[in-house]
Amino acid sequence: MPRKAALPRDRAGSETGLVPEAAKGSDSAMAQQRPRTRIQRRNRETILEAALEVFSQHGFRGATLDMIAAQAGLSKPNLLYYFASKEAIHVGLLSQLMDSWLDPLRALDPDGDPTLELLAYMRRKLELSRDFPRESRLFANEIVQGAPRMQAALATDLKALVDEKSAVIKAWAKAGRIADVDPHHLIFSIWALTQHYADFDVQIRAVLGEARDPLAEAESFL
Amino acid sequence: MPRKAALPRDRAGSETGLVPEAAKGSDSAMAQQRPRTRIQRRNRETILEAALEVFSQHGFRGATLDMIAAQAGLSKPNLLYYFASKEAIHVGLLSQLMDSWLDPLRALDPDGDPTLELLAYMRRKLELSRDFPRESRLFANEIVQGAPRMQAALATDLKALVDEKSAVIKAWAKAGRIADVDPHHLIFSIWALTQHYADFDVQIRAVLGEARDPLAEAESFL
DNA sequence: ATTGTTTTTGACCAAATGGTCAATCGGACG
DNA sequence: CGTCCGATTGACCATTTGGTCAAAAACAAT
Repeated sequence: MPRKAALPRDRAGSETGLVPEAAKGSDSAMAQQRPRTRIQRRNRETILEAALEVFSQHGFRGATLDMIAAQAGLSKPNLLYYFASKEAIHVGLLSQLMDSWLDPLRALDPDGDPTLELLAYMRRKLELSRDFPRESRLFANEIVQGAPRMQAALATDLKALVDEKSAVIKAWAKAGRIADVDPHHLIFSIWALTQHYADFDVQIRAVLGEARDPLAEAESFL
Repeated sequence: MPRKAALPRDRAGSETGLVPEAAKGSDSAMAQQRPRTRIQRRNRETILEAALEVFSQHGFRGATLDMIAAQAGLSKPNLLYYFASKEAIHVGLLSQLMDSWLDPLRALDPDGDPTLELLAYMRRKLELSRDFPRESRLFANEIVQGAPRMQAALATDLKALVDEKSAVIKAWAKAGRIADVDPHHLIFSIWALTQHYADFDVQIRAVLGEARDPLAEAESFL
């Protein structure tokens, strides 16, 4: 299967702060802190890519190590040589992706033109849904089930970023440069709208029928 | 736990057409076609209610028969006396709920005032999210994972209804009574917006913080 | 080649899980 | 009271699944 370009990941070494209480370098029996070898980097990458495919399709519980191993072209014990457990793979994925997932919002420029900035944000978000539906579904799966492995990150990193940008939007509104809507709910609306096209893809396609291309149509509205 | 009133379910006997090839009355070893006894109705009800709780929280694969049995206060073999399999319970739930889930859209009145009708539809849909978040998450779980047990119903029942109501909206637009937007995408937007508050509840609460009530705020916008 | 380290894997294991079944229970009715 | 049939369950079973381990390959460095 042809695969779209991957998200820019793992900006410099350490994973994002998704996992609360350290134990960072403690993946499996792997060398504690020594810098990862070429092979290690390649295989961890392969595993995470395979895991993304499988987890996003079946959810955490629905995915099995055997599926991931098959998808990765590695043996099951070999997976567990690189990651301490199934959960470690999942958390690894989530951590790695979190950052890129927030980039579009991060890029919202307080000094830009309000309307254009918001439109650009929507466009970027919709692009993510188009180019990285698996990532979107991975998060959707996790959150619909109560985010058992992400709650901490949501209440800290995500909340902080959203609060920050909400302040920006509120300032725009106060200055009369955009309509006076609740900034948080505005952001939620954008999330809902854009992610819906990735997360509920089957439903949308079922309703629209084979011939139409949902994402393309959605983009034409921006 | 206090539980909100249940959705009006199972309007007259036979399940909705969710399962394609018949075998309708063939649940477990239960009497083939004989009308259900009082006990049977009560226990099937209990089981479906318990299953809703468990499936909506853990997804199909994440839920176990033991969990459902515990939640229902019945023994595992007893569950399987009323339903042929775990999957049968799940399909039963989906079938039973499908109808009520589409009611808000069904109620869109071609002869009403366009703007008011659409607003009322949004309000009804948001009410469902508020009062029946478990049902919403049950569907979300199923659809995010590709709707393996629902595809047929989506492409027939759901598509038919949406197409019908889309025609109504298109007619309104053509008559210049509302803005000329794509009816299908308008409906998708309403779904996305309203369901987001139920399906991504944890995320929204995490961002908003403890003090705020997401659904109440959302409703205030309508 | 020799030695030491990193990778890889076949063979297992224990727990979880969907499902079966023979046996028992319970209540309605003659 | 006894019978019959629907309802209930303890004991089991086969499979799946996350995870372990000791041994074998690969690979590097000398």
